[in-house]
Amino acid sequence: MLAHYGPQHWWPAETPFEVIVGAVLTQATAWRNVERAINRLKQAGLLDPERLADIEPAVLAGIIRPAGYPQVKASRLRALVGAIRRDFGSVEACLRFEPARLRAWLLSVPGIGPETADSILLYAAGRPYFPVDAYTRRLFLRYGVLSAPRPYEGIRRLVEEALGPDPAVLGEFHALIVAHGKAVCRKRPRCGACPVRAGCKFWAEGVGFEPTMGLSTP
DNA sequence: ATCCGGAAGA
DNA sequence: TCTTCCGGAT
Repeated sequence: MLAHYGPQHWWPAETPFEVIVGAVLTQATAWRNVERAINRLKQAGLLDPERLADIEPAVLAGIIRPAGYPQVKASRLRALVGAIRRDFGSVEACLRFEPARLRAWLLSVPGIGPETADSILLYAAGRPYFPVDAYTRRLFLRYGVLSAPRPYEGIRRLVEEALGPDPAVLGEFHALIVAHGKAVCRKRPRCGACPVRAGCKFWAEGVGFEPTMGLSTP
């Protein structure tokens, strides 16, 4: 995948705080829409923990609208920055916290689930945690890494044990899976364009036929 | 017109 | 386990 897609230079953010905001905004959302929302926050000068903590939730919702679920994400963002300030005083102090305990702390914040927590740990704190998303599950199931669905933690540890604890490696792999999942290994796979089909169980079984398994061709 | 996707709550 | 929250992609 690396050979085909090239380095992804993730996470595309200028500051750790921007990573944190992006991690929340990207929940159930394509990254390109998150970019719009982040840019709007920048324009408004709100990409700052202090300002974000003060802003009216309804106003915040209006600004981040392009990322979807504006009401939900506005309150999640505020809950997170509020909790960071309350428990650590600053984003920097938060991210320096011992990784395993930081993970547990993140999961205790309302609106932060395992994938969001691991994205923050990996891309903002530089800790060796692998975020397991929908693309990862789908790819692993099809490719044959997994023969049946497994719980989040199991998949995360599988990857962390296979790739080792280098955050750069874990981060690159996750980014490549996203690129691959969006472009090729979609819900309806484009196996004809797949750079890794040679090793893929789904393709080998002949299920991965190109055009369609029914009607309608794009 | 349908599909897509994290987290929470029922 | 199913539904809700949403805008944007297809």
